[in-house]
Amino acid sequence: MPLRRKKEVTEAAFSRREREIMDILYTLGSASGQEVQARLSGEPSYSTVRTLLRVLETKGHVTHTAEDLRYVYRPAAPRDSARRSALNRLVHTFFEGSAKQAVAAFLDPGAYELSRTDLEELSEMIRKAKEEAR
Amino acid sequence: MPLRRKKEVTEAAFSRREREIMDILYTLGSASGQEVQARLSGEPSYSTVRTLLRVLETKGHVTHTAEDLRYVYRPAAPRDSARRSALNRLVHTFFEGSAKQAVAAFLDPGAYELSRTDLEELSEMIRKAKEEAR
DNA sequence: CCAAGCGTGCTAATTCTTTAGCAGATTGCT
DNA sequence: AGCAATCTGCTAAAGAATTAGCACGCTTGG
Repeated sequence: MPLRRKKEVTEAAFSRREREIMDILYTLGSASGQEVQARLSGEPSYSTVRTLLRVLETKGHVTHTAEDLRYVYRPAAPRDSARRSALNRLVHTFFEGSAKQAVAAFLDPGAYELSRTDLEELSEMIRKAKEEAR
Repeated sequence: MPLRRKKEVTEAAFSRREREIMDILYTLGSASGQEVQARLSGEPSYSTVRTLLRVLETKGHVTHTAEDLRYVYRPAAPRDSARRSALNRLVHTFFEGSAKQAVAAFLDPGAYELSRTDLEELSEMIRKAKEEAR
């Protein structure tokens, strides 16, 4: 019988609002209900926002700690790993799985504001990467 | 009166399934209903898939052409621009808006398989970018 | 000390998503 | 010609997401 996977342990299939909230939390690192509310599109009531946060917490995607008399929420998965999987998805969807092409998109003049200094630093990183790859 | 924007022209707020389909279309470039069905998670019926595609088309996110007696679907927005906004979102959410940091994540040894040749090419691109930035 | 302000959980209604059945049209065989 | 396969649009029901009301508790300033 073939491996059947119904639900991954890290089930990363957020609904619209859920994704919106997770993005906010990853952007800010942590946030109170109010902060989340302020950044959500539309103008959901505070009650709505807290329901969403509670649901996300129940599903294990978010944790909270009590600070200054209120809850402060954080993503349960560390930034690094969320980042990693976001990059993977992007590379797969838009760059035929090629990290090189993805990097090239960043370097494309006019696309992003990479200063001279930034470029120097990146050169340096590449030099190091070459050594690693030796 | 302040500018009110309810719906962007390119309203990018896909539902779960919608996003899944858009990703498939961007990955493949174009696809028939069957191809989409084959790649969707779960095992939605063909009927289901076609409903989704039709809805996406109605909303203007997808177009179709008739080829070989069946419809072939494509994203309405060109790859480039979808790519661009995906990159922007990523950079904003996970890299504090810094393209440099994003590129650095790709160069991080062990993260992606960048061959020696890839790295050479990237060096070259950076060199060119530096000239542009002169 | 007590009312206002703010935060919490619970609950339920509405709305959007997702699902698939069904009927008609077209093609390609036999 | 007639049948099977495969496409399409239409339709509707089941399920999930989103929304917000409400009640209760803790702090705090008058």
